[in-house]
Amino acid sequence: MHEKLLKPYNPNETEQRIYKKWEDSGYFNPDICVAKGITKADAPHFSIVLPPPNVTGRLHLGHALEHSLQDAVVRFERMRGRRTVWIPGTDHAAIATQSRFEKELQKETGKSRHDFPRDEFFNMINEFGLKNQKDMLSQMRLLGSSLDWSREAFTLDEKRSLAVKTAFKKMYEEGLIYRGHRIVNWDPKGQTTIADDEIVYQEEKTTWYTFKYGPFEIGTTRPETKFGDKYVVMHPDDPRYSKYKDGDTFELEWVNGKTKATVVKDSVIDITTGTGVMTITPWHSVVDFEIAEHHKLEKEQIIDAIGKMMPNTGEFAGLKIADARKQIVEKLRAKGLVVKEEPYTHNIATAERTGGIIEPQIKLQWFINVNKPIPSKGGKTLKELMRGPIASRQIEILPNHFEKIYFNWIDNLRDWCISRQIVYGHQIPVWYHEPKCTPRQGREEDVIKCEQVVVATEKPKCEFCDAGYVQDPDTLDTWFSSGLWTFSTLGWPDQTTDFKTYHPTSLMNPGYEILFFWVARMVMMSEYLLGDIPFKTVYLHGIVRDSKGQKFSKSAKNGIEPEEVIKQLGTDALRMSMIVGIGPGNDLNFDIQKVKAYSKFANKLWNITRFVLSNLEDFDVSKKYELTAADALLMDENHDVVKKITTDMEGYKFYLAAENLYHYVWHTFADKIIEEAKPRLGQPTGNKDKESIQFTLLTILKTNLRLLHPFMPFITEELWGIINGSDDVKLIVEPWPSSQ
RNA sequence: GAGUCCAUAGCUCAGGGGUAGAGCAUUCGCUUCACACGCGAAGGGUCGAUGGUUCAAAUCCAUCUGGGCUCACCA
Repeated sequence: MHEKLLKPYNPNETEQRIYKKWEDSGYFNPDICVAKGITKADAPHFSIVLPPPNVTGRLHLGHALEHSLQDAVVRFERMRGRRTVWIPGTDHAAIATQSRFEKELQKETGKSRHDFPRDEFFNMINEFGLKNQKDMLSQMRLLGSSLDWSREAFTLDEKRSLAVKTAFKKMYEEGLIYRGHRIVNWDPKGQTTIADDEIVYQEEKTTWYTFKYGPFEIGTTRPETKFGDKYVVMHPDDPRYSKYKDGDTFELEWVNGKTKATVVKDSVIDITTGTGVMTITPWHSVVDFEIAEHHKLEKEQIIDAIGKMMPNTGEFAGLKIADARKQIVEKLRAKGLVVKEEPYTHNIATAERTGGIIEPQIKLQWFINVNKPIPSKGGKTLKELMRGPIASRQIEILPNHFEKIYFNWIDNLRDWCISRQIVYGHQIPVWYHEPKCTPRQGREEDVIKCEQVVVATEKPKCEFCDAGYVQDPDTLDTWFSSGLWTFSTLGWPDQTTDFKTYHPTSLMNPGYEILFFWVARMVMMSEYLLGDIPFKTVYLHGIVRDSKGQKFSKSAKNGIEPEEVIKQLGTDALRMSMIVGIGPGNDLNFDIQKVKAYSKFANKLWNITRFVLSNLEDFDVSKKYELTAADALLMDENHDVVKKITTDMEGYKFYLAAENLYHYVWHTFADKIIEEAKPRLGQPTGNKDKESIQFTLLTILKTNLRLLHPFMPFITEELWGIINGSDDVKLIVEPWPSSQ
């Protein structure tokens, strides 16, 4: 009897020791597996790139869920002989990291970004990110993840930066990236543009004002924007206003005196809302902007970048929005132009990261055109490139119904604003000639050839003068670099062996909440840049909530640290609790009771092994034994389990495989097979019936340790070593039981 | 408002045209020499409502009710 088995199982000591051995063995790296003859060089590949966690803090239970799933499939594929790689990495997460850092900086020193030069500030944020990164990488080891550390990547490291610049340049040159004045979501608090999907809507109780506007009555919740409104818009089919024609003008008394207004007819107007008439403020409303663009109307800025009234608002200049609103209503009331004031509830847009109220603004920004036919793609648009491989099932999304949600999103997609006015991130690789080109002697003729704007991966030099180029100060939306993740991690734009061997990747395992942010963009980038899919299967996981179904949040103080759980009950138990019973796309209500149940299972497994080994002391493992008919039947049943588990694993039904294994090991193997074996084991040494059951027990135990390894890697590896009397880690590369 | 998913035991959820399943929880009995982190047993559901298809519906279809999620928008 092995001395370790005399003591209860100690997950903490075991897990740390085993992980170190795995890492030292090199088995996480497929090249080493091939070199050692464990994996055939020409074996089919299986590759996953880890969804890179943001370097904003530490790993939480959601990451534990992600790692449990991915490590299970990676270990399964490695054991069944695939050339398997799982690439680790982290995401610089631009706005998220910068705003987290700024908050801490403000709290600790009272300083803001304006107190530092750009480079210095960038470095400060980067240091903060890298410190978090270090913690996160060691947490990943704690989770037992068999990641190939030799291939670790960061979305902001040198190789990934080259990928970003290369991608940008290609898209720019093909006219897919453009700079333009467009209405954007401006966050006055964060002083940056944010993407549509970074907006959070919040309910607000406000007042619905009805004003007299010439012969019309208009409704609004935002009187302060109504200043320069000189277009009044109504539906062309609205019978109430049929006597007014498109283009009619009229004089009226308005906020700052007499003004002239023009009638515009547009069918986007909802006849049933308010009076069916509205005035438009194109500079500060997406809908209004689109109407103005459509009818080629003038646009005027009313509110500045920090949320105050512009000089052209006369006496209201410099007022904050809320104050201006009150005073303007006062003034209109005095003029007798206020018809009605009613309470009204609506949703206002706020910035997810800073909480600032979004003020739409027209800004010069960089965009990706999703509707432009691309010559090199047979005239397809980026939208179509995103849609194609999902529609054709070249990429399968699990659960399938998310495909419909994905299509619905794509159909409503607008051009993607990719510039951000923050320092942390990939600076846009566009260079402006500054100041104007003053050519050197004798080159005067050439100046017309001088490029004023250059898109390049390196800082360009002007051929004709001594002036330099200045880089665009904006940085890219973090999802731009994330979109390249499946191949930037494999060495692209270089045509590396890794890239050729492992792309397209086999599986992607993100949370469903980033299906659009990320999955869609990976499909877009990969289809556009490589003409290939980024992955074959997307297995979406849900959100981890607390046991009552509440989201984890700082304010609710219901956060649970994965490390605490691991310390208390072990990684294997945590991993099982994250897998059993959780189908793809399902949220998980985390309950420590469930983890406890699987820690008991670990103990059960430990004791099963102890029992079996203690009954094998007079048994020669090297000999071949003849099985009784009953035992042959037990072996067949176990083989059925192998078949079922294998099928479930292949179909990404980990939640069923793990549960079935648990059930078989405990309630069939332990409760029935072992219990019924007891009298037979009491027979004398060498008895044929005893030998048959000894052989059967050992074989079933070893088979099930292999089956359980993907889910509970530590304890199974430890027991495998004990059974085989070896201190080496071997189970991780042991062949998966044959299901033939 | 549009899209989408869900409604099954106290809780969390699998399953899915032919006598209702798991885990946890509950109750009772057991210190039986692998394991009390255990063993044995028990209770508990007309599978959201109504209608339809069918020999047969929890399962398929329709409608409804309630809830979740995503997107859009409220001028």
